[in-house]
Amino acid sequence: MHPMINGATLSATDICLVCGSLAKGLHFQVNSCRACAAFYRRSVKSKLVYRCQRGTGRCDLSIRIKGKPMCRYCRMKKCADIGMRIDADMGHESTSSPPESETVADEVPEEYVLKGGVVQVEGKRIIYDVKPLIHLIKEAVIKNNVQPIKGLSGVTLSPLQRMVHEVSKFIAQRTPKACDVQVVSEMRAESCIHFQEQYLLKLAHLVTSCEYFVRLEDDQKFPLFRHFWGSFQQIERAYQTLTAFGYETNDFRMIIGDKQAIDMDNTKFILGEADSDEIKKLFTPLRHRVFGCLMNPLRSLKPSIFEIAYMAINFLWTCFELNNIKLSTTVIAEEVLERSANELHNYYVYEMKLPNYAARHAVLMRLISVIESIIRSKKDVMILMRLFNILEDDFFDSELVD
Amino acid sequence: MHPMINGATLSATDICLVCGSLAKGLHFQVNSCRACAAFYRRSVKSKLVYRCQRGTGRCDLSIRIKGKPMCRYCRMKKCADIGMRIDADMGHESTSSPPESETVADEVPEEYVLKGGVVQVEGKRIIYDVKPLIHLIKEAVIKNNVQPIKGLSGVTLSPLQRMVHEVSKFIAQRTPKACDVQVVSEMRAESCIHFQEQYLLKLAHLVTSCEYFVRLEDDQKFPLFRHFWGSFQQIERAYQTLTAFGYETNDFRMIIGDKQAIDMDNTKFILGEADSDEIKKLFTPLRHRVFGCLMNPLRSLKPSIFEIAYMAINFLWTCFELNNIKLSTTVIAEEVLERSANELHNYYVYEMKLPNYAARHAVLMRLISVIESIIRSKKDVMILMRLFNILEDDFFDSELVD
DNA sequence: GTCGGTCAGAGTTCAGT
DNA sequence: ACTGAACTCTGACCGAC
Ligand SMILES: [Zn+2]
Ligand SMILES: [Zn+2]
Ligand SMILES: [Zn+2]
Ligand SMILES: [Zn+2]
Repeated sequence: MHPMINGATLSATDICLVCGSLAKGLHFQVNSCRACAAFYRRSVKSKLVYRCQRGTGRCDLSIRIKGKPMCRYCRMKKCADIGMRIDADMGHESTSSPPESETVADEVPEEYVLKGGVVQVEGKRIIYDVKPLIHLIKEAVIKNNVQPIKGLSGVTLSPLQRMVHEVSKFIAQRTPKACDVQVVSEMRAESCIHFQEQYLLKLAHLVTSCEYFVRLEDDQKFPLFRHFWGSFQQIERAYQTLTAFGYETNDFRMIIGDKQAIDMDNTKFILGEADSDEIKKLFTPLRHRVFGCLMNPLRSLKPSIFEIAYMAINFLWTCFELNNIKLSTTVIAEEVLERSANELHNYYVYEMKLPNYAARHAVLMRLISVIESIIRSKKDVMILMRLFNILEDDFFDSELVD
Repeated sequence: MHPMINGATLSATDICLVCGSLAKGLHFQVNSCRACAAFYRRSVKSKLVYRCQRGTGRCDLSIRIKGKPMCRYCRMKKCADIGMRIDADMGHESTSSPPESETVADEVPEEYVLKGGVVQVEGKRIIYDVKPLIHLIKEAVIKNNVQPIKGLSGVTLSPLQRMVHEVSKFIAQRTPKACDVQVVSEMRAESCIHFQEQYLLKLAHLVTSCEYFVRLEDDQKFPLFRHFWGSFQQIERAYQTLTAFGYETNDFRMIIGDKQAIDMDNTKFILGEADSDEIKKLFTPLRHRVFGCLMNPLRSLKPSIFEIAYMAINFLWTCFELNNIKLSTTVIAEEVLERSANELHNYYVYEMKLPNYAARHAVLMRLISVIESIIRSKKDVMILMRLFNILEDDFFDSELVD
């Protein structure tokens, strides 16, 4: 089981399988640097147990910040994973699983069936009738999909706890395995739209699993959802992309479905006569904002699922600037936001052991603001496109966008 | 030259090259005691800048009066001089010359004199040449108006401390006494524009009183200021209005100058032929957002000057989405924002005794986002006005807006 | 060549002022 | 809010085998 990198020149014996730095021979039967070996030895000897500060259990150990040591939990886990054994006769296999909340996979409909939803590429325009989808969403959004948590019947989750649970499920369900993801060279409009349909319907399922959302008056639900989905998708896609391709990469790849990724530099969009390059050009400034103001900050923030869920709560409930929102709704929204912020406080202080979380919280709130601004711009670009008759994408030019 | 302490000969490796006390090996590649090493580490990590109390920069660090700490400037300078380097690649520090304790008490000019700035109302349009103003601002913005704080020489204020100081001054200077304020029934374009000219120039003075802003490259200053002024004015006016009219009221009054207020429902704008009502109508949705999403939340928040200053810091330094901003600027911006958030933490925890401040902080950040969105809309409405030829206000249609 | 022991020198914490 | 003593943690080095 000797991994080979590039076969010849860079011998596998040269890099530390834990941290990626220069290794010097075998340590505890594994290629590793002396530092990692020493770390492993100390940890085992003193029976030290670590906890991942980020709570994800998948820190990237190859990123080293000057003064800071690498995440101990993840380093130890890596040591164990690659087969370091301090004592050959120790029979114990597969010692520790990360102290994460295991993602329970309750039943969520696997694929929604859409009656309409035929995509036609006609001339420069994509003709797609969104009405059936909108109808479906409007119906889906007023359902009640609240499910009790196993082993916790009788207990009502707080809005944020519930969101953490649902977002974990949502993300786990569609987390691509890094090796599975293929960077495609062509992307057809049909695939995009089909992906999007399913995405929106599953998002509707997500929000209707949240008690506070379900309790709203029915006519308030669709406007909230309309405001919610774009922002949520932006952060969720970004999170998945960084998870799949690692936090250290710095390119323009973006995961689209659960198995496909596009590379903004190389993927060609197949959209009938509409010029793929022309479209790309219109989106260039936006793309740079996405990478400069969203992906890069995310890369250094490395948000946990908890924080993603907190952002989701904010996207869903920051409805004060929307039209046709009733006072009763804003009162509930204020309550949800305040409770969630208080829980975030507890999360930071007690779980992340980060009593001075103001800076991190500020970055989070700033990201929320950036994402909402990106969504606005996305809409603007779409309008521009229609104006120039390059492309008509009814998705962004329908009741689905506020 | 062997230093003698208590008559015993000490090897050169035993004394701290900074303070002369007993050293304990190398620290940051220099013989020093742990205390000096810790001091150096803290200072570098927090990027603290000191000032010599005596102004000589030649304090004798070996003379210790118990209880009194040694001169921080000279201690830091010694650390640097003897070659302490926390990180090999940490190069330029430049602050090696003692900042002469100048007591530049150049007062804030009471009123700026503008050569141009003639307002003509010509038909429906307001003809106003902004160029002289822009020129003046561009000059003002690259000046250095940093003033030492009385009685606190030797310490450099943090960006937020400085901002608190400057914002307090700014607000106090133009706080209207509640009884003095008159709700005017007419508002002439000339008065508005004159008020605005003075306001912008004083704001330029404010930002150039902040060390971190002054340290920027000159070509970065105007773009930052351009992004800053609108948002700052929005929050400052709102704050003044609430202070003057009280937090209980719930009307549409808004303080304009330092003695005048307009009542959106009753004040008539005198703008030549341009229909006052027509203009008001265009602004109606915006006005409702200002009152619903800004004034009302502010009313319940009752922000302190410290929090207003924190918002100001955010407006000034959240420049990541701007064009033509250099990487070096964003690096500084990130540092300022992070430091300020950390200080806000301390303020909440130690001064306001509010350890669980997440909710309040979230409201603050959300207000920041609302204000930036209001400013964008303001610009949009102005563009709309020009489109319909109702009013041409070069203020919002010039280099002054990004 | 791999192991454990050792320790200088980093970072971190916290009581004292 | 700073200071500095006491603490933990890291990784380079060295001798043992
Ligand atoms: Zn390693
Ligand atoms: Zn980790
Ligand atoms: Zn010393
Ligand atoms: Zn001195």
